[in-house]
Amino acid sequence: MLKEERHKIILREVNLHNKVLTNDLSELLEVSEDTIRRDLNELDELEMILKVHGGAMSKTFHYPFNGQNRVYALEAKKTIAQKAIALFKKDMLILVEGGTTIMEISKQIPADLHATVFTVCPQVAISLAEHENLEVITIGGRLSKNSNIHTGASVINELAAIKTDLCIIGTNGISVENGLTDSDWEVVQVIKAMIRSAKKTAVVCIAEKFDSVQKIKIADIKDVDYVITELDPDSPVLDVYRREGKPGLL
Amino acid sequence: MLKEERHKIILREVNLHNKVLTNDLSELLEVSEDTIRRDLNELDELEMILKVHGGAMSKTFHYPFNGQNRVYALEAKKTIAQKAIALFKKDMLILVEGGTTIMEISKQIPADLHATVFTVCPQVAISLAEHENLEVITIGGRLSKNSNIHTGASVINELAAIKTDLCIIGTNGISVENGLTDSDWEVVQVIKAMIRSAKKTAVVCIAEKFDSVQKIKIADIKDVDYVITELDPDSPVLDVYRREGKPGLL
DNA sequence: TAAAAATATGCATATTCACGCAAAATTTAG
DNA sequence: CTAAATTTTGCGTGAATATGCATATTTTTA
Repeated sequence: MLKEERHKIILREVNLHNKVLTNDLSELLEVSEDTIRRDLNELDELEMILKVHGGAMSKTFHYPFNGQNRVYALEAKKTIAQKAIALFKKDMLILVEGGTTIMEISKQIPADLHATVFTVCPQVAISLAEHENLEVITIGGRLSKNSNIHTGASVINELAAIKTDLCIIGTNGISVENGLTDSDWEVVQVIKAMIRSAKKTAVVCIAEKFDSVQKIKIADIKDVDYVITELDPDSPVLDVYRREGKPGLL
Repeated sequence: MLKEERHKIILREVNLHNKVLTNDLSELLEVSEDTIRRDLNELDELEMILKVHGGAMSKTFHYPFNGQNRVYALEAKKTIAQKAIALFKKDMLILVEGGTTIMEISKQIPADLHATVFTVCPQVAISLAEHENLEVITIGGRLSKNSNIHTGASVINELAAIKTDLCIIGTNGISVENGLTDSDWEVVQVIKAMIRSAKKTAVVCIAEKFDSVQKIKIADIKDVDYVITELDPDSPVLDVYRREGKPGLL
């Protein structure tokens, strides 16, 4: 059998079953596993498959969302992500919401961090799934089309049943007087439940949002443990929050 | 024998068998392997064939899918999607799994269809969320990195609590003798629970998968109500399934 | 953290290939 | 028709490629 014939068959198997084992291919094609491995390496270099330990996977199903959508204030969000990730410790139970800042966090989590991450957002779940060492658990429910997070009573119920070490949330409005606010009632219910189910809560938020107020209240500033922005923690802009005393400013 | 004659015969052989070995051609045409190699080199430079180590292959046959992010057998899957969507009625409760065929279905659902769709796959959830008139509900759980669907006991529990009108599943292996099969135990458990929680079940599957068998059994052919392929329902290929009596062939 | 599985690497072996050259076949010119 | 010119072919040699095995290393799993 020609090498290219094997390649063709391997490609067919990969695309048919989304994943193939070196062992199975070796039996199917009646060549040694070494040969299969060499084949997989070649196809991987041609970017036709995704080689993984033990075999190979189809590229198509693994990276469905490559569309590079521009993210507003991406640099600021990257800075915030780094600070948030500094809070992550090995084997922690972490609960995260949705939104572009949380997406940035989930991308930047170090590959070697071993932890369990719960999320209410399908996009975040997919992004987290790229990390081999993370156990990813989706809190399912009705998918809100505006916010792209799962909402509804089932989410509240599920959240009530777990206790995580750290919860990372975003917010639409933040101010010293009115605390964290949002405009979507369903989303607010979910975030409140998230805060209840975590020992510590961090809110991530670009400084631009300071002093904006939305219609529905999520929590007071003193109810959260960390406020994470792209600013230097000593920045005078944060003085008013510092006076609130409670939250760690990062 | 003239060189041009050989070339014609070689081209015929290549197109007939999709591949030729230098050795075989040498015997067939009663010339030395060197001569055959020279012939193959010439035909390769004319881009009539693709020369490879040991012989040559047909150009068209070689790599059917060059675009890296293209879905394998996309046209077939589009056809399948159309047939599956024909089963959808207004205000139905529909339960769908994951995979590229299901993704294709979720893209092609008509914008004006008003229905509720449950899914165990975050990618599918996001795709479904594009449709204004669909209520999208994610069945959350531990996200399996291989299959990109939620698995584990919580998924089984949640599925046990719902009763949908129609369930659409994919399968890795399908054959008359062994029914539907897959290689991932967790995935199989989820699919079995999906079938239990639906009044009717449809399995979508490109014909190429026929007669492939994986290690773990999902269900018998008679346990599903519809088998949807890209083939004409009257195709003789489907005769063996027709004899099973039960499933509607679409 | 230790055992097991998968992988990478070097090496031996067997084909397959390219190149030069001379013989054979074919074409061309007279 | 014949001889020279040209092309094609076959063979020997060494290089390149493909494959399997042994062993060391890495990764996974329990």
